[in-house]
Amino acid sequence: MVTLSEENYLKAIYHLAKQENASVSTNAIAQKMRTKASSATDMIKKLSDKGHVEYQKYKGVKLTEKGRLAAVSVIRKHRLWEVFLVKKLNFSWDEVHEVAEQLEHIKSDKLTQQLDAFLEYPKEDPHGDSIPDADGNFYPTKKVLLAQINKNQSCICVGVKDSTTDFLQYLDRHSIALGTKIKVISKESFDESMTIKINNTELGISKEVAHNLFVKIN
Amino acid sequence: MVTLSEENYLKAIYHLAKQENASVSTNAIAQKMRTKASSATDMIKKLSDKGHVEYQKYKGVKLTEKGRLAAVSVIRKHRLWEVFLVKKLNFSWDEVHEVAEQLEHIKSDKLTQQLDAFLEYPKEDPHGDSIPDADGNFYPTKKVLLAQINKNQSCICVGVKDSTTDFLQYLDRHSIALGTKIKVISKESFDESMTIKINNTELGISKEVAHNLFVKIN
DNA sequence: TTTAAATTTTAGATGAGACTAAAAATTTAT
DNA sequence: ATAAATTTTTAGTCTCATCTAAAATTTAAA
Repeated sequence: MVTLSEENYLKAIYHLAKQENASVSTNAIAQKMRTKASSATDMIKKLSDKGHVEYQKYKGVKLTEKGRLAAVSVIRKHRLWEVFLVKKLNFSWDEVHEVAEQLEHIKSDKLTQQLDAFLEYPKEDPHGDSIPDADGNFYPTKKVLLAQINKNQSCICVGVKDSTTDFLQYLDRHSIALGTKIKVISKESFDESMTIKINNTELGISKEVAHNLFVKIN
Repeated sequence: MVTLSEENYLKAIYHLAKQENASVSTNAIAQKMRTKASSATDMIKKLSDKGHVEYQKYKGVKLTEKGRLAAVSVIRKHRLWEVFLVKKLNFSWDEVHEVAEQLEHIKSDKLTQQLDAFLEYPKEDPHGDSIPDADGNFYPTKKVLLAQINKNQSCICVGVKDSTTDFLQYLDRHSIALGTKIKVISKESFDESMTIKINNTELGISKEVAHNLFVKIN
């Protein structure tokens, strides 16, 4: 049996490992969990004892297949619940996370399976992230950086990479929000800037903006 | 903030108090929580410190209004989730309890409110128990003992009072299950026995059976 | 390459929530 | 009304997940 806290650590390790594709450091885990390195070490030992991670002192951890499956199961539930909250209970995108953080820990295979069916087997969550299947397989996500969208292609804003206050205020001033439809009008190759159209208004954006906005095609 | 364990104790106290309508003993709480009296005493002190119960040593506890509202809020969520599981996710009546025990602790007013609306403001759960409103008010339930049903009236089996193995096997042998439609054909006043009809089969049942089966009218 | 800085681990403590064993209070029965 | 039985509380321990402070190890810098 895996405890609530263990599930949260596994999820954190999974997300950190994906970015760096290597072993995850104690400090990185502690930071993500908003706890202290000593606490992370304690938990790492527990996870190691239970066979969820491979651990070598001072060398960080790597998820085992067992640990990966446990983490992915939590992520699957989190994303399914997000779809439920948005599609069925009229939550907006920025309201779902906190509640889904609670719901993701409910233990019932039947519940997850039936929820999936009820939602008609969604492939991605409201943020454009792929929902893994019951066996832990991911389908490729359609979520990309705005910078990767081609000229004349349209897309929908599904999130930001780094959510600094300054950037969020910039988006606000230019009426860019989750769900906003964006069409790429032109791209400058020399500085990677773009001209985009939002609600029939054209807007020039810098490379920095284009690399900090997640969008999904279609 | 009220912890998960505190919520479970408050719920237990609420249910015990309803039956006895008096102060609830430490032992009764311990039994219901499947724990030891000493553990119950510990928790009673915490609940008392937080103003959820009035407590006098050796005299048991009584819920305060604050405690009652906390308990009823959990019960409301439990029953709404049971409706969701049965109506939307095709759970059967005997499968819902365990999952609802987990879901009832999710903290989000918006979630509860939206779930209620999504389910079209149900008045009772699949076991025929009344669902309290957001302010903690109960509407009278339609759930009664089979013994109280009049001749020629029909009802639906929604639960058992004491679920001893012997009794459950008796029900099984006579094809009485949750959801079974029962019509009262005749009642004997001298021994309170009854003749009932189930699936076009008549069956004579004793006073004991009639007083151990919960049904709901209509 | 040796020292300074940063990271990681250990040691010892704390607060929940549970337990056992024993003491204290209340009930019941004689 | 008092002894016996039951209930309830206290005292001390345990595990889980966290903390602080200090020691150990690794990494970076001079």
